[in-house]
Amino acid sequence: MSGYDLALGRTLELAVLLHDDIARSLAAEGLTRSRAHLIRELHRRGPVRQRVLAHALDVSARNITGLVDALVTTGFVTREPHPTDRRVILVTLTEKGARMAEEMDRDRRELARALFSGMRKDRFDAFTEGVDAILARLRETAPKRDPLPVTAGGHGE
Amino acid sequence: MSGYDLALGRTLELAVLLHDDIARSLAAEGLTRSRAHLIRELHRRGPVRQRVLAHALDVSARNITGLVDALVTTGFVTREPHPTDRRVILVTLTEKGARMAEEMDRDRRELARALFSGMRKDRFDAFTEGVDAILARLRETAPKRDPLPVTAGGHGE
DNA sequence: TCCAAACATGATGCCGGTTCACTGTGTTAT
DNA sequence: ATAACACAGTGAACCGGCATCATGTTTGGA
Repeated sequence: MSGYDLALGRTLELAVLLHDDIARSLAAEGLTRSRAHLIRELHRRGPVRQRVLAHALDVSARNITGLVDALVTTGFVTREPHPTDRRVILVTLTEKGARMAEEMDRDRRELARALFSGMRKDRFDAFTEGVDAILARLRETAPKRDPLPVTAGGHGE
Repeated sequence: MSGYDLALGRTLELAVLLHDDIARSLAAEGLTRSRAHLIRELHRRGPVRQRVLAHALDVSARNITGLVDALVTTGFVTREPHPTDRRVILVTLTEKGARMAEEMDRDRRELARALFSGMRKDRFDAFTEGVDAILARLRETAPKRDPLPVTAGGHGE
């Protein structure tokens, strides 16, 4: 019984620590979780319209405007006109934005090494299995998000 | 190499999911992470002065005033005068606050069961070992907090 | 011509956090 | 005793982030 509680306690602690650690290192670059998420999404999908981002981040369109505003003023992103549809603005990663996206990837890989390297293989495997199992259970409770009926978007994806 | 990355990805996902899940269920009760933390601290320590809370939550004294304000208006907490030192106010859990603290404990235990029950013991053990190992590594990077030179506090602890 | 999509803007609200100045209260040393 | 210092907490003013709704503008298309 109490073993579970203890394990959950540690797991939550881990969750909070990781979460805060990420938030901290993002803040050091002038980013936040939302903004970083936006950058990552952009990096994977290429230039897209804001509506797509709104859906991907699961927030209101208004909020995307705000996030993009912030990223524009900090130079991570630009708003480019859509080649044919003049209503549409394609949010596009700048050089700096792309570099940042890659740096975030690198940081992640570094962190991965820092956390896991030197761990015995059997323990590592068991750990990842455990994580997966818990993720699965957690997702059963978590809310679902219906897919965007992809209109005629920016290219990418 | 890439195995680490994948594992970290899952772990981060777990961290975020857990974090957000907690935030959500707290919000449902009119709480936030900070306020819940304050309640937990109060539940463990008994009535204490705000300064102690400021230290425990690692925020400014002023901020504690704000958190306590909020918890007072929502009825989780009261401010009681210190019996002898009239400068001091002892923040005290109300009945409702105490119930909430215990409910949070219960919820935790429930969550623990939901996540871990049914997991094979060897995997469970390996998982917790993995969590501990990662926590240890993570803490090496994390900032430290010097202990409060316990003055003449509220009772408890 | 007129509707609807895509986005912008303004007004609000909440959260969490800060600094600075100030009051009221103990403590201590002269 | 009293003057000087230390401590607890508050009020005011602020910053920044995330999120909302309502409303406005431009533009593509039926």
